[in-house]
Amino acid sequence: MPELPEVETVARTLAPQICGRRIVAVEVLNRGSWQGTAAPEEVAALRPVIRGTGRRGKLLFLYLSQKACPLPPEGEEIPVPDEASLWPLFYGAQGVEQGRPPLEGESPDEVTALAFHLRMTGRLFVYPADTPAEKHTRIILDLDDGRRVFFDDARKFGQARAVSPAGLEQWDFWKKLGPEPLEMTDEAFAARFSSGRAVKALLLDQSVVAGVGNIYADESLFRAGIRPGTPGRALSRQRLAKLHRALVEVLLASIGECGSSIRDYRTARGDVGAFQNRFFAYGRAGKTCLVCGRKLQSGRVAGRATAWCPHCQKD
DNA sequence: ACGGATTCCTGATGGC
DNA sequence: TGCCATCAGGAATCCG
Repeated sequence: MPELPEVETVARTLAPQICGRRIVAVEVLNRGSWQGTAAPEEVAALRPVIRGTGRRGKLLFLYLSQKACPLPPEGEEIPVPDEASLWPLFYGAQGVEQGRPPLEGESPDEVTALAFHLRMTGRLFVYPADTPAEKHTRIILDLDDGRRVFFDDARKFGQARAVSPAGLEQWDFWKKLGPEPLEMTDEAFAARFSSGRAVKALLLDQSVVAGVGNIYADESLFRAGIRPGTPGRALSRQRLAKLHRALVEVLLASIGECGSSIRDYRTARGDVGAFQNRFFAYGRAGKTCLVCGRKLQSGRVAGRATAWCPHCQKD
């Protein structure tokens, strides 16, 4: 299921394929997959240029413009810098261009981006001209060179919407979205965990911190030595700082391996990620702890399947 | 107001 | 082999 590292990878692998191209048609094959107030026909009528791609939390953005912009060099990969302070990145035709492009436009109603939430099974691929829709294709963006961007989503939970400054103000999810884990200080992170809710429930809450899902919640808690059910406010500043550092470490390591492919997730080039081979906790309930050799415990925390080591992780 | 439970959806999986 | 029940999961919504 695409979380922060997977969405970042999709943004990075999508950009060289579509930057500089105009969207000339938007086909919505499943009504529920398109949200928001701006209609798909409205976007198509603008014939917008895709300036670049990026991410905020688990939201994937295609940044749009009315002005032409250059095409990327043929067949070149976008290098990814190591500095955590640069995230989230903006991937444009020339590679990594800036920290984060503005979503503001000339007017409040100007459509300045398409936002995709992939949820569990959403995928974005670029196909040659005339490729017909597949069984799970929900939205197709036709580009000016004939190629087609497919939004495939088996479970129909994913969604796309056209974003304008005025539209953003009416989008609850966007307004409540918490800060990026890669942009916060340890202190700012710790300050958001003063609730009595389970620390895992807080990690999964997008208004507390943006981009974490079940995989990176379990993995960061394991690496920080914290049991998932522990109330946030029972944890010391030091342990929360350790959790923040573990989270950043695991997110960056996963981005470095193009994310985790459990079942459906693929990059925008159709490749699987490799970080699923580095899991210590997620999906390993009942198996042997890779650190101490004891059996990993399983349970449900915050309504999610959860695995942890009763020896390596403490309340 | 807060937080836990339920709901949406469909493919994969396991038991009989 | 085939069928049915169960599970997975993010976030909106329902409910106590």
